[in-house]
Amino acid sequence: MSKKLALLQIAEQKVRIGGYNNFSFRELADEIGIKSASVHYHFPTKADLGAELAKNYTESFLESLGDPKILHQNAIDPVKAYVEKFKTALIKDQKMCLCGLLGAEIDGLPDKVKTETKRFFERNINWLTQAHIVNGAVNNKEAADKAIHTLSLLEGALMISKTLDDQSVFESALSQTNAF
Amino acid sequence: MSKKLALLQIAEQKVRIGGYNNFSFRELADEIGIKSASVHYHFPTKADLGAELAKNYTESFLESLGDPKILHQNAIDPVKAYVEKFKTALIKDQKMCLCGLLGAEIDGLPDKVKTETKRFFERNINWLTQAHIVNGAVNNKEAADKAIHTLSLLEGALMISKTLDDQSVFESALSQTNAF
DNA sequence: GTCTATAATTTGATAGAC
DNA sequence: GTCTATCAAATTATAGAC
Repeated sequence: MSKKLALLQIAEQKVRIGGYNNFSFRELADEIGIKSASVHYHFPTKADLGAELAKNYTESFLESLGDPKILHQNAIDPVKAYVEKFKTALIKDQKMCLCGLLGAEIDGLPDKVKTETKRFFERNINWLTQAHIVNGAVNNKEAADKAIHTLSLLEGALMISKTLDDQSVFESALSQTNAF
Repeated sequence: MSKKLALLQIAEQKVRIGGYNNFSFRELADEIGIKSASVHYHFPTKADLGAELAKNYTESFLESLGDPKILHQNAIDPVKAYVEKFKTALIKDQKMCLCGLLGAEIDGLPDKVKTETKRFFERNINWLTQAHIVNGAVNNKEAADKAIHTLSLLEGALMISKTLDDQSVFESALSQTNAF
């Protein structure tokens, strides 16, 4: 694995714990055995690193899900598959959604990072809209509303479940929706 | 207003923008015209200030709502009243819920702040459970589940709506729930 | 790609005077 | 309650050698 990728992976863990300010170039450098000045070779500024982090997270997140239409053709409920990704964050990773955390502190972020964080939500709402369409939403407006509902509920439930350190909170939140 | 209170109010604004790391004692001191050393007289450490911030926020939030039973007796839907508080954060304050942001970065917070942040969610879930009971939930378990659902949806919708800088996102998220 | 060296700034915190 | 003075540490970033 390239050192650049290693730096991004360590940064992701730290940001998913405490936000954009929860990592420094020196910490990242120490963990892979280089000097902080060398990190600047890979990422000119911290904002560049943050933006690339959010962009990679978004792409890897959506790529691992695949196309909602294809999932549906393979008899997989795409919305349920999406919910499972958040359960993984809660139970296996025991971490927030990277962009859920960055979104919460959006007005405190450098512009580059802000832009990529917004893009995460635009692209995820789009994905979930397609998912609700193949799941039989009565029209595109309802599908889009259901997409926003689904994503809001998942981000909120993940945050509260993690905060209270209680996985059943996540289940309770989802038990009361009829959107999926 | 006491200087201590003024410090807390300025800190609240900053934390609601960028999280716990988004304020320093010097910044707070500058804004009310004292020196950073004097801030330590009111709050020995930054964690003390953060904990008091979260505690005050919780108490003032719930106090401004009142008792769900009393609201119901006065023909006010307590859940709808609760939703309005989040709309105020989104539209008037244009800020995140303080504890929504602190909850997202819970594992990066000092213990004192963590404890008070958890308490916000415990007390708000309790309040909303009472609200769903007076609104006719079939039993206490359903009321508690609806409470968690309501709070998750509101925190998530607030975060995404703010991130995308689009109030209609908040409305869309809420349009797809049958819990209130 | 990585290093040394260094700069400029910020940060949380303390000691002790007033 | 607030100040001056001070500290040790951390942070982002750059210049220039290897």
